[in-house]
Amino acid sequence: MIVTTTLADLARLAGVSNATVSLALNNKPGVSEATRARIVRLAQESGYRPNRAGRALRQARTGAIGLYLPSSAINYGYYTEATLGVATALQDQDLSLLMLPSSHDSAQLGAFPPVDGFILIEPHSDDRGVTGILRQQLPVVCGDRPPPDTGQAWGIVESPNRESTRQVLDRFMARGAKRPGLVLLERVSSWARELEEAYLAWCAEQRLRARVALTSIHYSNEQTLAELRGWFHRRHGADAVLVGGDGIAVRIAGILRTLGHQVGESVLLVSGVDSPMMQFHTPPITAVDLQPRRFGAACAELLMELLDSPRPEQPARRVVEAPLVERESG
Amino acid sequence: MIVTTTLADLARLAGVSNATVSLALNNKPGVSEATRARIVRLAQESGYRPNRAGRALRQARTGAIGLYLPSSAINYGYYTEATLGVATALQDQDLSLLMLPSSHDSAQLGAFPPVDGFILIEPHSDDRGVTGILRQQLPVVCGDRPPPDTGQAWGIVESPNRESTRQVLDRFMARGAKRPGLVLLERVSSWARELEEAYLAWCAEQRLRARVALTSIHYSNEQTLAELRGWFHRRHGADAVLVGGDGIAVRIAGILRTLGHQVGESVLLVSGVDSPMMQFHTPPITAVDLQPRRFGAACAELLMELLDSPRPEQPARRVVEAPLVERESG
DNA sequence: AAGACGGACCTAAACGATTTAGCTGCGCTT
DNA sequence: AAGCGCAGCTAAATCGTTTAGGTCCGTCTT
Repeated sequence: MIVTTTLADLARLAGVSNATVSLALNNKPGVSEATRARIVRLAQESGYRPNRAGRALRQARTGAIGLYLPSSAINYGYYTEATLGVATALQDQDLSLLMLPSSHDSAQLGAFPPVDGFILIEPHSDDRGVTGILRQQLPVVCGDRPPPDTGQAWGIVESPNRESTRQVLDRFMARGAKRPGLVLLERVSSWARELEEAYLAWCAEQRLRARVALTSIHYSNEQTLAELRGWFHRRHGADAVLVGGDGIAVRIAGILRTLGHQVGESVLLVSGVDSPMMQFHTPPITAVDLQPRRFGAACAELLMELLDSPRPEQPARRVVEAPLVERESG
Repeated sequence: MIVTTTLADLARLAGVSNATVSLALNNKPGVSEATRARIVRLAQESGYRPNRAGRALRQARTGAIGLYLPSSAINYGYYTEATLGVATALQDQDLSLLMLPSSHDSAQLGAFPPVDGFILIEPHSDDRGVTGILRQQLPVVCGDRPPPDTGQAWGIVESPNRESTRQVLDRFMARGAKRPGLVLLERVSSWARELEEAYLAWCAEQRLRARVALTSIHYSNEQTLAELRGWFHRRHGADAVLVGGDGIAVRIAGILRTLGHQVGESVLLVSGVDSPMMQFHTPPITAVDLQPRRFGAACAELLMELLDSPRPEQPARRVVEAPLVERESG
């Protein structure tokens, strides 16, 4: 049998009314400092924790935040990390994290469990769940910009994707590469689109020919290779590649190998997403560390701020740094 | 402004009392079939969804399940998948999933948010959060057996690790390997320990010399190589390797390559955990598909059954199949 | 000295669902 | 005709918290 102290218990112990206890513990005015201190001490001693259902019922809030991830887990461990970052940050305010299974099924959209706000990590433009959530009149924070044609978010947490991209490309050039290419897995996330835009802009500035390939996580190696036809020709092929996603980086490395290339020497390779894998690949792969835990925590913190205030005119913005982790591959 | 239908609204619409509506919607006796049907229809039309706080308050339940993951995300995408499996299954019963940030910090243990039960995926024997949760008097389902020395779980969902291991080893033998080895990343999960036990038993049966190496996700390639000293010697080295974790499989493949081996020919390689990575590695890596989504769903389903019944004498057990996905590497 | 004021505290009414005890009316038995 | 049982329903209590609207009492103002 689990015994829990209720607010009424505390009130009895302290010899005051429920109301006073509530005011005292929530740091609201109307209680003398002496009484407040006494109540707070009693609360700590008895291990009082407010009943979330009671509070939720009264406040017409659920005390929960919904987290929505893209259905295709392209970045592997990234989402686990981001999720734990969100969970940790929310815990500090006694909010709970509700995982929303991504559903392209519009029938389910209305069936989202009730929450006080949403966090969308990497919202994809082709995801109906994303538009469904943005349509609701609830606070939403997007980790990575929301697709342009959908509703507006209340807040946006971003990585400096354009800067990271330029940094990679400049590094390629510094290491002697003349013909850098970009390989993408999708064009439905703002992340991927920003990589591409920054890449194209950089190529234009440098008066270099741009080569962008779109492959897919579902392609076989043969299909991917067909997509990259001619890219790795010794004379005029690409001599450096920036790839989106850690899965695809390892794959491209394998393909390069079978073509007789030396990754890190005859062709430079950088992954747009870091992961433990990058570190231990042979050779280790240079990658952009998106810091998923901090990123997730930043989303949660921004949302918690927005929960207590009216919807801002313009989405609130935060940036989480994404340092380039330099390794041998490029 | 969000309008929600309450139970009282339905009662007014149907011209009956709150009690009748509640009884009708929860399929409890005491309501005529005609009335029940009428109420159910009204509920559907008005999109009624019970207020979780109200229900939780009255029933002394929270309506939430806590999910605890190991702090080291060894298996990468595995946990994201498992988490989504859990979330989907819970949603069907209108339960919500609460992510518990793993905390070795014992101070935080008492501060777990209140839930009706826990799911521990891959409980590690060195994780204090795990023991903290098992000590509580709440239903707990472990995905993968709990460590032997901690408290008992109410339910256990397993993969047939021993069988999978034997299947891999038999396959090695059928493909001509004579000196199979096992590489582990840790010995704190039952999964890893069962792989090792099954491997040792198999070697004893076959009168083969056992070689087990313990490496770490934090080791550099040099350290890992030191751990495997002599393993890949041409004449008496291992000619087949079963590795735990997808990260480590790719890494071993890289090491083998630098040693001049042909993965899938001079040395066979199988990963104990499948992932998209395995499919697209060059060469594609044979792997055990632990079916994380189904596994997570099974955990949730088992827990939901246990929630409504008293604690069983012996932990309830479920097994989720783990087919071997045969590819070129071994 | 009357009145205004404000600080500290309390009462009571919500919030929405579930549950229990009890009521009504009908049909049946004796 | 009285009694019983039962189906079908209702009223009211309950869960724990917050908050609007009080009361009381001491102090300050004019």
